[in-house]
Amino acid sequence: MAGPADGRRRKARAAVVRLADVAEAAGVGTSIVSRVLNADPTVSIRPETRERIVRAAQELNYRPNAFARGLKLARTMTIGMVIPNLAYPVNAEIIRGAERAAAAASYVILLADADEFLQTGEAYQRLLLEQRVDGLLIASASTAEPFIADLVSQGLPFVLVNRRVPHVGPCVSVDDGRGMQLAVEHLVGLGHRRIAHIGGPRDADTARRRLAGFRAGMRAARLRVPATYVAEAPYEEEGGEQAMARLLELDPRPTAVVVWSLAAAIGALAAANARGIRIPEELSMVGFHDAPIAAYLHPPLTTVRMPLREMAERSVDVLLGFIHGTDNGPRARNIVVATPPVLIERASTQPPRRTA
Amino acid sequence: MAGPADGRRRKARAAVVRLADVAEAAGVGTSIVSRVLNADPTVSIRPETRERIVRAAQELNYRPNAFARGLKLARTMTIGMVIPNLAYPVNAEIIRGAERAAAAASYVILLADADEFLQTGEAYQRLLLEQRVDGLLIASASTAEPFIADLVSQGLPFVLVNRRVPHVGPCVSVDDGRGMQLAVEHLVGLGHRRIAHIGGPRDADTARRRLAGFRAGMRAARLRVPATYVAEAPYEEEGGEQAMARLLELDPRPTAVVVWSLAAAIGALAAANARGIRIPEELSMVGFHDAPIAAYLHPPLTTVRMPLREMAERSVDVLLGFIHGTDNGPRARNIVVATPPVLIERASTQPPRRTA
DNA sequence: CTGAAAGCGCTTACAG
DNA sequence: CTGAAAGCGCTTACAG
Repeated sequence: MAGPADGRRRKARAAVVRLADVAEAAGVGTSIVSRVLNADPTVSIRPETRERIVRAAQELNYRPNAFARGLKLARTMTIGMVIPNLAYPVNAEIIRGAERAAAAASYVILLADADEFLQTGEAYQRLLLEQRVDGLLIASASTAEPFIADLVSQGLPFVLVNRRVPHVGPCVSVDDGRGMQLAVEHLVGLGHRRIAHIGGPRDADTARRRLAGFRAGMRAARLRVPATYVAEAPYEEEGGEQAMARLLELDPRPTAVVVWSLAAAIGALAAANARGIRIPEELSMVGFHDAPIAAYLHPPLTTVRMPLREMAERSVDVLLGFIHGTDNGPRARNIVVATPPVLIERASTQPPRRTA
Repeated sequence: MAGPADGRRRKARAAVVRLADVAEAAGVGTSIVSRVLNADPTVSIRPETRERIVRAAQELNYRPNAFARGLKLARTMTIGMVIPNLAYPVNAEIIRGAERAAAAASYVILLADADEFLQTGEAYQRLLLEQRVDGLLIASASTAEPFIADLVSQGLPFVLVNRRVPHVGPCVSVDDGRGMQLAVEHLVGLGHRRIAHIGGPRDADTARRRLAGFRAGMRAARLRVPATYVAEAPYEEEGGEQAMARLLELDPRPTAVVVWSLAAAIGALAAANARGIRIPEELSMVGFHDAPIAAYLHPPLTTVRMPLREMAERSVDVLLGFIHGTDNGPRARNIVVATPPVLIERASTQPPRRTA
């Protein structure tokens, strides 16, 4: 079928160089070409022959066909990444980091929307059943235990990114707790004592760890946290807005608030602005995670920058370890990126007013 | 090599069902299984045999191996998408739309960062030379003519998304001009006469079309546009901030401004806020493109919502037309999505003050 | 109505 | 030191 008929049907596709073309150009068989180009250590070859092969490959700009190679090696050289909401800059940064690390190992990243992946199962079929990926990076906060059990039973390597639930599978995360403590320390250093927290949904382990970090920071400063000072923001911007609205009703009102995510902080900012509460004069705010937009909010937002890119790179390394079989140890690994979080001070924090 | 040694090296990978397994289960040869499952119209088969085959495939949860299929058919069932800056919600929406449309045609999307793609050429090698994609969606604003010439000479199908430069290749875009006119009409309707424009870099065709739309809208309202009222914002947020700063120095100052992108509008907002200029009381602002964040800015931003998702879906359709050879007509197509843009009115616009 | 065979482009024992 | 051959999992003329 792949005859002239095909050539006529589409635009003439420029002839693609195959291994055989290189072999012919170098005047050798395809076997040694393959072994030389793949740096097979067991090959012993006359230097001049090797030279001829390498040159021919270079001149023809040869690259092995990924699908042929994948079929033969049962290795696709692609990693699937399950991640929600590309629109959040945080996720964009994770993707970027994963892409870099994958590229360095000559892997390619196939993106799958978390919701679609877990709900419709469409992507599941296309990525897993059609065997398009060698492994999965799962950066979805929502727990999908049955799906993961499925992966385990299939023996498909995977790593949970930005999660920490070791009994479920290997995890790579950042030190959320430390990041939150940093935020609290910053506010305490400015003189705040009535500090509130807008946290995420309880079923997200990141949210739980951040809340724990908040409490730890407050405890270290010997500050009380009234129950009403912890508000839950289930849906990012909108949740942040609603949680903030509740905090602003309180008496005494907190003089500072640390928000569990950037999106929620944007919502919280909107709630304060809408009510004419001046930030930072009347209320200081610290957001979690950094992105360019933080500098352009009103006011520019003080945030905690976490080593997200490094986390993503690390995840790829761990996954590749499983894929290549170099890491066959207990699956229950749990890596926390050691790079410390950094507080980026902008205009949303200042000492509390004397009157407070 | 793919013997027991391999099985031992990795976690035991649950046996994957192959075509041969289905054939065996149905008690037939692999040929008819393939033809039945692919709905080959030339097949004539006893209903009960077909039934057996279909059932077996279903029970075994069979899905053809994408790489084997791709190798045989010289069709990867994947589309490469070259797009810059995932972090911008606009791009995220385009990706989402493309993913949906691709999935509907059982294609998968492989993302490539535009900068990396055009500069290092790394992704170029991996996607094109390794033949991982059947075609390319190029949503990068930066002109990369030599690269595109390369695609043409290779006969690799591609579509420019959100661009309109017909001589270069097939394009799918939205009616930017109309969108801008909508913004102007809205402001004119509120009573504004001194309306300024913050535009994008001149080498981006989207920016040029939006500027033209702005001018057309002003002309239609018989309003003059002083040269100083058109400011260029080359770098999104930062550019928007700087351009706004320049506009605010002007005398007489514009009473309204329409900004060419959402990111630039965020920067422009920051510039106004930083100078204590109250929006919309002292200055009305309309942004271009909509995203959830627009509702949480200070103030919530009036924007023009463009049919981006539809544009993305359309791009996929056009590309698939080329790939499948159904569309072999002149390559110089130029599609503009007809769905009209919509003005989303929020709190950043109001009638100009009497004094102005 | 159905099956055996060739071949997509690779890699890798194996034989010389 | 190098090549011929088998086989990865599919699809598709072709033969029966």
